[in-house]
Amino acid sequence: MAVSIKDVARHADVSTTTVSVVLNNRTKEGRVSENTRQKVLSSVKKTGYISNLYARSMRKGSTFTIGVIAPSSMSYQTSLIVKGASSEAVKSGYEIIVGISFFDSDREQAYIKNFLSRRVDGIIFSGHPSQATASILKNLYNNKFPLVIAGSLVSDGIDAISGDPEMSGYEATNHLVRLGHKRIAFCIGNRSRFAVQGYSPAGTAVSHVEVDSELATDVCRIRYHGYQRAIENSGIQTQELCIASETSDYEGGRESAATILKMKERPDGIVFRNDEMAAGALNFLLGAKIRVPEDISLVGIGNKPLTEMTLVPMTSVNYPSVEVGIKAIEIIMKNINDKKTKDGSEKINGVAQSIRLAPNLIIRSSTAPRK
Amino acid sequence: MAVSIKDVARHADVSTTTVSVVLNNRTKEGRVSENTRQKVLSSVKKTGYISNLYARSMRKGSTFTIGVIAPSSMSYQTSLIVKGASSEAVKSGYEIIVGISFFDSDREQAYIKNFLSRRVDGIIFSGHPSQATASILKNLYNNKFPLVIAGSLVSDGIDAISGDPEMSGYEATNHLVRLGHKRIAFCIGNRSRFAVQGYSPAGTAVSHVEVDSELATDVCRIRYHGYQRAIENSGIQTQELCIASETSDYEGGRESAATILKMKERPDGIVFRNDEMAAGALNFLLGAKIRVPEDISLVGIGNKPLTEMTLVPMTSVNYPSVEVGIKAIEIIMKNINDKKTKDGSEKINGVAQSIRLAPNLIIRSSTAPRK
DNA sequence: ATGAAAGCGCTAACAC
DNA sequence: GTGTTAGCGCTTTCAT
Repeated sequence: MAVSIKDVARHADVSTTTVSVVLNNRTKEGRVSENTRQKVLSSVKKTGYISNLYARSMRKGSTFTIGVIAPSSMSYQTSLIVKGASSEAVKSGYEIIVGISFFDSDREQAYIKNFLSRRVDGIIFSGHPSQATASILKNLYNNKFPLVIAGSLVSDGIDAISGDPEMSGYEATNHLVRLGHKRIAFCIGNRSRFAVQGYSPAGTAVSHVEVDSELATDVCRIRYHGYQRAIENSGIQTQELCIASETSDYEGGRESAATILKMKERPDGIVFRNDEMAAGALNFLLGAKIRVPEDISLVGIGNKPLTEMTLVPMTSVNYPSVEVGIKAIEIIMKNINDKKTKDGSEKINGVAQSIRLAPNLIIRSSTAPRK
Repeated sequence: MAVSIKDVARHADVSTTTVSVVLNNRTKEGRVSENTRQKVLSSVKKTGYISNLYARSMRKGSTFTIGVIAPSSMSYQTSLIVKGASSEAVKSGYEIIVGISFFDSDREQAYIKNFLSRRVDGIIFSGHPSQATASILKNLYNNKFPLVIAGSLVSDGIDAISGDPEMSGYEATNHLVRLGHKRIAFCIGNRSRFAVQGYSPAGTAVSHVEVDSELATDVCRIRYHGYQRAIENSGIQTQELCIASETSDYEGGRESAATILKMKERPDGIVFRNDEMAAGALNFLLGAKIRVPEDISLVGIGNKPLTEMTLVPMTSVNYPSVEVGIKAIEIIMKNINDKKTKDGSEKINGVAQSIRLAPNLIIRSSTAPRK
């Protein structure tokens, strides 16, 4: 067993009370002489005592721990959110514990239980909770448990913080508009999920994709709304150009580029649902002797590291993940403090807030003014 | 305050002991009638009771938690190690908590203390500890605290688990040898750290790099040893070809490729210290109208996602990160169990073990037989 | 200025 | 079968 406060007390020949008082710097309140203080401190050093956080927690009613549930440890975005959350939490003396759910509903719920069993002071749920998980979260939230959903748009009455996908789509598209491009396409990726009304067979372009209300919360769909708004505002283009593909990854990007090359009126600017697709399209176009950005400008969304490692470094819209993590902790902290102050007797805020952080465009070499 | 075992006991009109026994499934030992069992279980449901892990820990002397200290949440390798560790730990009913040190020595030590304060049952230190941190770790280890260093080679008397960088270099090089290449170079990256004896001015190749014993533990240097061994075994090449560059990233790869293009006798195969460099070189070569793999074959090390997203998908040596994470937990678990059994009275193993997991080559399109 | 004692939530030894 | 009690390491009245 590790050395306890008792051992220190014995070693310093004082009571455990005195040790506790010294260690919690409550010396001022007319307690503990400088002499005993030093004696205790030296004993702490000598014995190598490290306080037991959880024994303390049991008295204090707080573990100074925030639980983060994330779908995947490998996602760039998740990493940054955790990074932001961790660094922000440390400032208030809190620590983060992370559970990876691997997109599994059961694991999500297991972690919620696990975290509650660990008496975390709050939970950040990163990503999209499953239906079942969402209802559990909702319940927690209604019971005033400090909770925030980060990086998802389907927060349904729970405090949420995320990037603004509408603005991402808008910024990316508007960048091309300002560069003077006249025909701008949006590669929306995965056909089966997105091309609902304006369904398109493999490898063809659809001119207009109806918004399916059921999927209206989907991030990518909202990015597409941003594209639509930018196109409308520009007045340069009467028709939207939405390219679907089998997948939403590197291969889907290649497929989309192939589709575009077959078009009679070829776009001079393309916005992609994500960076992987943009990279795939870039490589396909280069392989087909199309110059980027001279012939076609490309914009990705996500600003992942790979945007700097493509043959032509890619312009991309940055998702403010670190800031999302920071903001998530801020919200949690506010809730924790409100709970302490108001004793949970009063509804903190009446209604759940959903904050969306603005993205910012990172201009690299895959975009240029229209010739 | 959350609902406690007392509340459940009151609700079910039994003692806390009975509740505890039911909850820990110790019903068999002739205790608790099926009737009360059901009564308790139903009360647990009704009250929404979730046990307090740490109150239990205080009695059991175990928190069922392993602390992982990692330098960066964003590294691909780190993510995979955490993933492996997490999934393996769950099998034994343990949970992972992760601290990110951001390569800062103070943070490393703060997390060690924090984890000890949280009474974790073991610590996995991922990456290279700083000098100061290493001595603290050593101290912990000597005191029989379950500890393992993952992914680093400078373990200095502490149990360690990592990939085998010598084999990585060997496998990458030998792949080119088997393909019939006759002149194989190794791009070692950062000049200032590696080209010690055979120092090379910017943009020039050095024929032979002496091993600086001080840096002999460096991962990259050891990869280079693997290269050397493969070259020696092959008998095809009398001279090693080591290319240094300013940096070890994408740009360094471009610089290395430029160096190679200036050489009189151009290599027909190149091994890179990492994937980023390989990607940079690939793009530089393609830009200079050199064909890959027809003119030159390239091999990366790391098998990062970007290897699949380059214009020519890259052959690369896979680092078994997930397995490292799994193995790390296995070692920790063994130590924990040994400690319980032998009561810490006996030195577990006498000497620290350092396990190196074999990498495996992933063949893509950047390598081909010599023409 | 210091200590004794109670209690946070839980489990285990020991009654009954 | 079930309950009483002590104690894990800590903080906090309340005495002294």
